[in-house]
Amino acid sequence: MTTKREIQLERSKQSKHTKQPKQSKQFTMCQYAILASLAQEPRSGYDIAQWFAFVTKHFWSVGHSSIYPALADLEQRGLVEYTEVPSEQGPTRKVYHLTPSGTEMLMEWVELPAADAEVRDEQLVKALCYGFLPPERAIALLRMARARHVERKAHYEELARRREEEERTGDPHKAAAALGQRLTARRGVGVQESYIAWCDEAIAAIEEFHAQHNY
Amino acid sequence: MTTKREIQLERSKQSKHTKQPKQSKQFTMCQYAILASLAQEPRSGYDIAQWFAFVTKHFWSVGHSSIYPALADLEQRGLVEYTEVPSEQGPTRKVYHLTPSGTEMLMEWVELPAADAEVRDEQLVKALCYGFLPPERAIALLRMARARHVERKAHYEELARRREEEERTGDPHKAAAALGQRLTARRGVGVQESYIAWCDEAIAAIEEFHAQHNY
DNA sequence: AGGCGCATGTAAACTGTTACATGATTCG
DNA sequence: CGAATCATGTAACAGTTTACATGCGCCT
Repeated sequence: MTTKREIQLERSKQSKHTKQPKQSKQFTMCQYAILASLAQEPRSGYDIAQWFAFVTKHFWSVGHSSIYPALADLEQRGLVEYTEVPSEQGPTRKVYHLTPSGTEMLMEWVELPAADAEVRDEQLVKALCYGFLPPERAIALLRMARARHVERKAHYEELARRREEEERTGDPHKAAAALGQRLTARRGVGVQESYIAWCDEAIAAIEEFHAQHNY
Repeated sequence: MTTKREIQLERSKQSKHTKQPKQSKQFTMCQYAILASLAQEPRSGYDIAQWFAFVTKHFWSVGHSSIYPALADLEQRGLVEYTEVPSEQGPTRKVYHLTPSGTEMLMEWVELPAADAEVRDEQLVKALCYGFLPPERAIALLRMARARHVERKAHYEELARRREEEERTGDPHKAAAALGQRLTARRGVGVQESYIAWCDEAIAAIEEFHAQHNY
């Protein structure tokens, strides 16, 4: 009876009408990430998985079981193609590369403003409760976290150094790809540095808090 | 025929045998986050959703449709209880608070070392391709991103300031809760600061790159 | 002989989002 | 009168992870 309800009913009818022309689904973020990976250089599904795990883990990572179906879909839509290359170990590799329309689609997407980053950081959920923990326990946990981030910082610094070298090769495509990768590696360094600084700040804050509350 | 296969078959048999005693599922991260939220102060499902959206968005966030079933499950297991409080607007609020066993379970979990943070940052996937974009386009995109992070930095600074004040109240529980929240707000500030610094670095790197490649 | 890294894929299970569903009160 | 906020919940859907499945070659 209410107008609100009528609007909702109207909407549902419309959506049913417009359902049919919508056959081909949109691309997933995962697929754009794969295109971006292939824009750097041709790679197999296995290579992409390794690259996600070792190079882009601080901002993007999916397992191989998401990559293989995504590649198959991109291939069907003509955005990537592959050449079979025999491997010394294991089955023949399918080395994928971007097609012109794949490059076009990727660059169109790259020019769009990015959505907000999504973060799930268990450490900070726990940090919410560090005020309730005996200070030495909380500090011990923060020191462990700090050590992990120091290690990772070194990893991204190493990556950034390598890409910077690659930028000075003659090939303009390789240089442009290396620039992009260097930027993300530098972000990795920054993320780890700011986390290390936070651990130090948190340790100091907890010490100060307990010094003041039971002097 | 292979021994490997036999091991796998063995394993699958074992898992079938041990399946039955496993009746009650483990808690999800989401549920621990809700417990951590309630450790700060009693809240309704709606409150928790608001709090996730405005206070913990930089490290944890789920929609209300995940929160209500999670709360119902926690209640059934005796980790939280609620009291119905009439609201001026809308249905009666169910204000949840931790039970002693809920507090215990939370603190046990908090003392465990945290898993790695999971991040999905579209911006950095796009940054991988910024070497292929005309420099002024890439720089324009980075400037937009920078502006967003400047805004957010101010938001977390404001939150940190408020919690710091709360730490100086007489109530020791409130003060301890405020400490935890201040730590996470400070992390928010650090995250935004390092992102702003990265945007500046990236803009400079792109300018330099193009100056050198077509001088 | 067995474990590990390479290499590809599929299926079930889990987790979370979007949309659906309802309804009171306040404000313009 | 409609939009927005408060307030609770469910159902369908999407995306990912874990486990399943297979098999070669190298190393110990």
